[in-house]
Amino acid sequence: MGQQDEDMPSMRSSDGSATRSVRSDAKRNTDALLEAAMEVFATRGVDAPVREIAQKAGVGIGTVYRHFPQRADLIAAVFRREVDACADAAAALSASYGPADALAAWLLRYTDFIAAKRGLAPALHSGDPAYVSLHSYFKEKLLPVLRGLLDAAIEAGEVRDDIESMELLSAVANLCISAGKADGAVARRMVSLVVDGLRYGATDKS
Amino acid sequence: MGQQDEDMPSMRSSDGSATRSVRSDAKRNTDALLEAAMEVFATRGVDAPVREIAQKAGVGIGTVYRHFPQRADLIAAVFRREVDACADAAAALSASYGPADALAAWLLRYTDFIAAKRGLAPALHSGDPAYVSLHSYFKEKLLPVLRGLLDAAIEAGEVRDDIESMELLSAVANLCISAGKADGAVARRMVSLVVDGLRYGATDKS
DNA sequence: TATTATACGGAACAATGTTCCGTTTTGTCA
DNA sequence: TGACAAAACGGAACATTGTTCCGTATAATA
Repeated sequence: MGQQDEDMPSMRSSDGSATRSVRSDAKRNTDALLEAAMEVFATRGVDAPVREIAQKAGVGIGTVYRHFPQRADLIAAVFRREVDACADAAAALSASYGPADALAAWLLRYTDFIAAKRGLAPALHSGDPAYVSLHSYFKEKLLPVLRGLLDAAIEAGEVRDDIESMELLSAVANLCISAGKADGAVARRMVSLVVDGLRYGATDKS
Repeated sequence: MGQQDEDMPSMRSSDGSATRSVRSDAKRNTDALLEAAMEVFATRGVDAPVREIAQKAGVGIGTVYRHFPQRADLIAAVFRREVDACADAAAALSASYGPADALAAWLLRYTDFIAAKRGLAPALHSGDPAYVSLHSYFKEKLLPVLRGLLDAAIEAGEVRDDIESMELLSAVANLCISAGKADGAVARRMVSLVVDGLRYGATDKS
């Protein structure tokens, strides 16, 4: 679903048949849609009606569904970059802090990301089949990152070793659901509580 | 919203005007609805369509809305007893365990309740205005209970003192969202993590 | 039994996701 | 450049679901 072969006119696909380039209006519209969706999601949350996004982008509903077969695909496209950025943040944190602190810092970074998107967290774990693709993307990108941080902290004996990274990733996302008020301060506080819980286990047995 | 004056024919309201008793068919239908809703919620979650519940109860949609003006009122009615039972459980736990352990045990009891109801937790904190009454009921019943347990544990110096009980109540409910699989074992594990986080704070400063 | 407040049922309305298809636009090639 | 076909467009139309409305049926009372 990611980056298709943009622009270059007249390409040839691997089997030799002629392939037309992406039409200019198509590119223009997808861009407008992503822009509009980003704004709308930021203000009204990810549950905003598709029609509203289409209107803001100056585009028909049919066009939305041509580019994003399901609501969730649009959401995924909008957040893909931010997910990537969140994943990338781990490296810098690992370099600057000790294992457990890096883990804690990254979880808060992740928290801020999720908390800022009204409705994202509920959607992620709604179990709704429409959101599986979005969930997959999060998992695929962020799980390895968290696993790396967690393993390092465990290895260093700074946190307990009986928690699955997938469970932790889900749990933190879930904790962010109540965000929105107080700029996510509540979410941060709760996530910190969980992190301390991880540490508690370590002090208990190391 | 609670227990209306059931059965007794021909009562008189406080201002002296004659009042007819609750009609037998009305009572029969509300009972059938509650029964049907309980089953449907258990199998398909609280997001099940109202029509399905109405049909299962052998009743028209209009009748559902006559007795429960909003979806959430029906949900609230179905879960009221269980909420009450959960609240009542605190006393016994306080008598049997030390403050922190009682707190931990009650939170797990609460976890089991929420986790067993597919979709309840998301609904509780969706912010959806339709669910405010349900949320109010939970808050009204369970918040004082949790506050009592938490304060006792804080007083005993067994847990940290910088967490609001309301936040904790919400957080635990949110953590249960991912339940359903593995009979809520994941939810219990995550809640335990939070409880340990509470303890960590105490060991940190006491 | 007659009367009337109460309750019933379901058609109808509104909001929203999604599909379908006739029309328009764009890129290519003679 | 001009014609043609593939691709994209727009929005009407359909499906689902919460909620309202109101004409009809029923139970309680006199």
